[in-house]
Amino acid sequence: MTLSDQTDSDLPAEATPTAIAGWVADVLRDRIVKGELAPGARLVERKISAELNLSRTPVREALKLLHNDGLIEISRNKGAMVTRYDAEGAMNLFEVIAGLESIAASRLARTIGEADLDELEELHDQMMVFHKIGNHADYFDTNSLIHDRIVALAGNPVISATHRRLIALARRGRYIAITDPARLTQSVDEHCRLMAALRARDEAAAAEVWRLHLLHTGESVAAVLGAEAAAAS
Amino acid sequence: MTLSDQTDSDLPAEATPTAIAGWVADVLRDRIVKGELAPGARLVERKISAELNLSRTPVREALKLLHNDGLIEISRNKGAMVTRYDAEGAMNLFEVIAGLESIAASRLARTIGEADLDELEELHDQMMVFHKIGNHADYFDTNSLIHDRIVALAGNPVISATHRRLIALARRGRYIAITDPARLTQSVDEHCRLMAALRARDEAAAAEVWRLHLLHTGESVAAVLGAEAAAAS
DNA sequence: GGCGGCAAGATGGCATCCCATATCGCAGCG
DNA sequence: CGCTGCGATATGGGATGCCATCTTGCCGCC
Repeated sequence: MTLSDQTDSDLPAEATPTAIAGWVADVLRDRIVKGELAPGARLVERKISAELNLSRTPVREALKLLHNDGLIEISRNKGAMVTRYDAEGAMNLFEVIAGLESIAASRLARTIGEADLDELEELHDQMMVFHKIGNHADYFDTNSLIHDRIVALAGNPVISATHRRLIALARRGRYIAITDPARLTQSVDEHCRLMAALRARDEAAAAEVWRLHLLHTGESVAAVLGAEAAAAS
Repeated sequence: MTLSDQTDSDLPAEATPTAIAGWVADVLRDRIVKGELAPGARLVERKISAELNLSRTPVREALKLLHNDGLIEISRNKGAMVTRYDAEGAMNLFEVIAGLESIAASRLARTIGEADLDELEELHDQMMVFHKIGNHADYFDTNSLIHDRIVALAGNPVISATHRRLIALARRGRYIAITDPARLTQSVDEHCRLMAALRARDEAAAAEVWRLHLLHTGESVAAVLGAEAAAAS
C-alpha cells in the first residue's frame, strides 16, 4: 500500500479517550454517508485496519459504534454490512426525529432567551440569503446547523444525545439532496413560521410546525428513495 | 475468589455474536438498576474480568455498551462511573420517552388490528387484577409489558430501538417504586383511557393521554428522586 | 507547617496471537 | 449430471501483554 505512511498524518492528536476508535468511526461514517460505501457493502476488520495502519482493536470498536448508530449490521464470520436505507426506513426515522425536534421546539418557545433567539435569527437570515442566491450547499449546511442549534438550545441532554444518533442515519438521506423547488419553498416557509412561533413564544405552534416540517422532509427523502428503488428494479 | 469456578456455569451457551459481552452488560446493568452499584461507583475492567473469570476484552465491550446506554461514564485511567440520576435527569428522560410512546400510541390507534387489540386488552385486564389485589410487583411488570408491547406493535423499528435504549435508563427509576396511592390511581386511570382511545381508534386522544401519562410518571419519579436528594443533604 | 515535585501504582488503550465457526469450492460418489 | 461431504480459507471473538498517561501519596525543600 502506497498510502500507508501518509494516512496517519491527520490523526487527531488523541486527546479524548478512545479517540482513535472514534476517528475510525468518523472516517467510515463519512464514507457511508457519502455513498462511497454503498448499502450492502462489506466492511472487514482486517482490511480496514491494514488500510488505516492500525490494529484490529480500534477498528472493532469503531464498527461497534457504527453498529449502534444503526449504520451497519455485524454478522459473525461475514464482516459488517452497510444497512439498507429505503423509503419506509426514512419515514420511520423522520417520524422519530420529528417527535424529538418538535419537543425541542416546544421547549425552546417556552424558555429561549433573547440572545439565543438572536443567534437563531441570524442563522435563519443567513440561510435565507443562501437560498435566494441559489447556493444549495451552504443552504443545506446552515439548515442543518439550525436544526442542531434548536436541539442544543432546548437544553435536554437526552434529546440531544438521541437526536445526534438518529441524525447520523438521516444525513445519509441528505446527500440525495431534495432539489424539488416546490418542497424547497415549502421548507423555507416552515422555517420562517417556526421563527415566528419562537418570537411569539407560542409553544404549540412551534411544536406543530416543526413536527410537520420534519415529516415533510421525511416524505421528500422517502419519495426520492422510492423513485430510486423503482428505477433500479 | 471462591466463586471463580462457578460463575461460568450459567454462561448463556453463546449463540449470537458477542454474546458474552452482552451477557456481561446484562449482569452489570442489573446491578446498576437494582442499586447494588450506586451512582458514582467505579467499575474497573480488571476487577470485573477477574470476578467473572473472563478476559478484559468482553468486559470492555460490555462497558462500551453500558456507556452508550448512558448508564456509565468512562474516563481514561479512572475506570467507569455509574452516572448519577437526579430529578432533572428523570424529567428529561421521561420527556423523550413520552414523545416516543406518544407517537407509538398514535400509530397504534390508527393501525392496530383486532388480534393485537385483544392482546393488549388482556394484558390490561391482568394488570387491573394485580392492581386490585395489591400485587405491586406483578402490577409493575405487567405495566412495563404493556408499554413495551405498545411500542413494539407500533411497528416502527426506530421507535423500538430508541425506546429500548432509554427505558434501560428509566428502569433505574422503577426500583424507587411509586407507592403514592393517588398517583397509582391516576396511572391506572390513564391506562384505561388509553385503551378506550385505542378501541375508538382515536389517534389524537391516544397520543395525548399517553404523553401525559408518561410525563406524570416522570414527575413522580423526579419527585421521589428530589426527596431522596433532599434527605441525603 | 505547608507546598511543590517526583516516583510508584493503577488503569484504560492498543497490538498481537490463538481459537471457534461459518462459508465456499472441489472432489468423489450415486 | 447432480448431490453430499469434507477441507481450506476467511472472519470475528477472546485472551494476553505492553505502553502511555493519570492518580496518589510521600518526601524534601522553603
